[in-house]
Amino acid sequence: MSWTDERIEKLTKMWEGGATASQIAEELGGVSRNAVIGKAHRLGLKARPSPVKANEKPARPAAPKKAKPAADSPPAKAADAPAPAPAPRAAAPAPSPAPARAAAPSAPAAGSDKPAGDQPRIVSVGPGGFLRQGPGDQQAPIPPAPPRRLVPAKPSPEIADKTSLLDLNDRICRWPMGHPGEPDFHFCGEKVNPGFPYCVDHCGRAYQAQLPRGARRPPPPLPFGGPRVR
DNA sequence: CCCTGATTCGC
DNA sequence: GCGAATCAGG
Repeated sequence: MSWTDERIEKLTKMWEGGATASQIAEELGGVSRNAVIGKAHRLGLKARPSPVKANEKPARPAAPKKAKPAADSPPAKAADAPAPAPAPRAAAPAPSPAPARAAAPSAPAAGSDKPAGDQPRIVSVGPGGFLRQGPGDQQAPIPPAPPRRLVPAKPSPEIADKTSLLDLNDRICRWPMGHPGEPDFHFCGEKVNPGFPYCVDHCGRAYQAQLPRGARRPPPPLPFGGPRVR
């Protein structure tokens, strides 16, 4: 495989998103973990917590790795450089004043409680899942938020309390968020609209109400945000 | 052992 | 530029 712009973009995104090289390689397909790492470095976007880079050692004699063909430098043993003492490394070890973990880690993205406030007052859920609203609550049935990829809150690439496949049951919304196989893929997890596999909100997406002729919504958002080639 | 990223080096 | 081989830490 070759590194097309798309693949590079994906690599970059996932890498910066915190996905491991293995995950990226698997997602991209046709490349090895090493290829991903190599490419990432060539792209100049390394810098990521490496398990093997805990501390920086002053001396790094680890050089004689592949000493096979090249007739290495001759025995420079004799009168040679006296090997000066380890040069003064990082002067300031930077005591790092306790980075203090992120203040609010858990972002209760799913406001499951009563949104009684700004949202339109939902009178009931009609057949087909469309929402019935009070006469004065006229509003677009579908909020301007298609089931696009859900970006992990902010810091953690992994979603703390995401609803995984294993967490699915009859009572929680199965609406997929993100793309399968990607680190942030999960399910809505809201309580379902009784009688439907999705929550009230997503029923509104899954079951498009047949609007009165005339005003028809053009884009029918599908789960998974559209077809995906793999 | 498994995993991880980093690095080297022949191609 | 690419990536397998290798290294090295968890």
